[in-house]
Amino acid sequence: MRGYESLAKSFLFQISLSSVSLIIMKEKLEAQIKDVLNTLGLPEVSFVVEHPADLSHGDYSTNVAMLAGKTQGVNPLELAEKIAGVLRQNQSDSLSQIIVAKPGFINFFLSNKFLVESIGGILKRGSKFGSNDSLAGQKTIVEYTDANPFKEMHIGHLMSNAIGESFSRIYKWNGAEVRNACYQGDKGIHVARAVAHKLKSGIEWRNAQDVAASYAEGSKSYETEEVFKAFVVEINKKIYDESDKEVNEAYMLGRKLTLEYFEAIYRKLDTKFDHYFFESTTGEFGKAIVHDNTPKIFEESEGAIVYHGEKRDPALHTRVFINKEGLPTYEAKELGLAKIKYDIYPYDISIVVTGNEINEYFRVLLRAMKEIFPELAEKTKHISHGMLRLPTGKMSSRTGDVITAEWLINEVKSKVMEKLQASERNIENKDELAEMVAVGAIKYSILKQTPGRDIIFDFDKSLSFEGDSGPYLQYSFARANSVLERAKDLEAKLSKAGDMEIGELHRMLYRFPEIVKRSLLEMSPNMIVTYLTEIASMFNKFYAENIILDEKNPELSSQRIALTSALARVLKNGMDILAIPSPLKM
RNA sequence: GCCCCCGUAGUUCAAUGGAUAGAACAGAGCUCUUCUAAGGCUUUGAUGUAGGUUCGAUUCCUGCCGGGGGCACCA
Repeated sequence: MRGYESLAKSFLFQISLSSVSLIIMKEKLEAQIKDVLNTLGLPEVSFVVEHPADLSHGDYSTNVAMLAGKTQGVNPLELAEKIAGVLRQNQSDSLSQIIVAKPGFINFFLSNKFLVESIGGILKRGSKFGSNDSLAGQKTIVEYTDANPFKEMHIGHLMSNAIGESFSRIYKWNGAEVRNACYQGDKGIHVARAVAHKLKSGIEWRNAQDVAASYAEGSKSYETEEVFKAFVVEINKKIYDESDKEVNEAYMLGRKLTLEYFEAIYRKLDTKFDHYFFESTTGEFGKAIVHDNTPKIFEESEGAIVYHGEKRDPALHTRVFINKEGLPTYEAKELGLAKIKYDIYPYDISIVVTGNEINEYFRVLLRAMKEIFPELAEKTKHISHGMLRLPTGKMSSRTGDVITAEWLINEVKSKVMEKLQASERNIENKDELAEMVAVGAIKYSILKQTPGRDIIFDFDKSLSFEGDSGPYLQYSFARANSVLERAKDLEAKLSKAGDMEIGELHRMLYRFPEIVKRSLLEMSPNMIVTYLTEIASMFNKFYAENIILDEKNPELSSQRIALTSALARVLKNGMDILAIPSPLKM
């Protein structure tokens, strides 16, 4: 089964874990440096403790002397020596040396004792390694994906989903209580187009694709045929007032088919929503809120009710909240949604993931919310993802030039299948594996870059199975696991850990908890992606250069097995945060 | 015109104001009689432009050039 888990136990058996500290080393050092500043009577400066890019500069490094030296008018190099001197007096056995370098850096080298124990610590913490409780008790709600019934789920939704899902998990790993929410436009003119097309053409809806096709056809006719357009308006009214049996039935059927279809895709993406919010309810609610605050906050203008953002902040502009038909716009709905969410789940943090084309709207919206529900506005964070552009240009739903989520997953899956069929490896369920690899490849390509930026989506390049890619992580994990699987037979031969061989992997694996924290602070899942890719690469190099299972050298083997086991653990936990599937074999 | 976001190797992306700007793909050349070659090794190659702040700038500020988005009833 899970080789790396059973081995974790046997390894733990052998080394004493007297003091495997769960406190992150970085924070320890920061606290110590602050103390030294006090001791030396130096003012507080906003120094950093970071990992030097080059391991030869140490495991940690601080710029404190250069900053403090400047405010004091002292030579930074001399000050660094002075600070380092005090630090050395209380040097714990976690550190082997503290060295002062060039302009005034103080570099810290971790001791072998610390590094060896960190491996044990990883195995001991297991599936919890990397998590922390810094957000304990914080109720968090994350809204993402937001696919609309009656329409296709396209690759834009896939982006929102990948990013939102990872944020949801990042919050969880940092101790927050998290609920996932999905917001859906279940009523409106787009729905009426689909229903009108069905009624006009008499077409049968057997599945979500049929419904989406009606939407596409209905949209075309809506723009070209006046008669049809009038029909859509009529249907739209009937959908709202539920006065027509035939319309009701078609509406309910279309809604059911698409929502069920979405759920099937969410399962593939490993997403579970706790709450579903629908435009039909948020709209009414938002409208009432806007009316309650007119003319105090909102103003009537040309028959509509608007918010004059530019009067508050020159970077903002005027937006319509209720149009002249008396219908709430996106802004009013979102306002209502914020309150509805809070009433259901009194959150401390509310994350809303959307495409970046609505960034400007959201800023205005948040400014308005600040006047009505200041405490909610304070808690709301908008995270936007970029757009997925094709090398040839933009996607357009009008021309039918959309790439659907399902099509993309299947397309990638079939490519993976080709590779699997060609390989001689013995895999039981190739179809299941192919899907895991496909989903991993897609998610990786979205999460590897800073959220908010566009992705130029080149099919061959964006979804390569080589180099920096989802399959690379998965392959490394499967490979490690394969070694550990074989290592089971060696278990009995393991002896006490002697002098450890320490490599770059040892110097990287203990950092994972820091990465989890930073990915939250900087709102960047891509930091986890980069880190995992780095350690996977180190492992593959280690694997190529060393024989892990060497019967002639059981002592060394035991160390390497422990290291491999810890690597597998960190890869697994990291992929879990990203919601990238981690097959044991591939 | 005004407001936001963004310009890093040929390409796609990294880099909490720090040390020699990292990867991957593409190109050239190696590597399975050892545990998974979806791997590993070697090699070419980049901060749009002009200033400023700083001990130190891809990062902060200003101008310019280039790309994207937004600027009243679609989300």
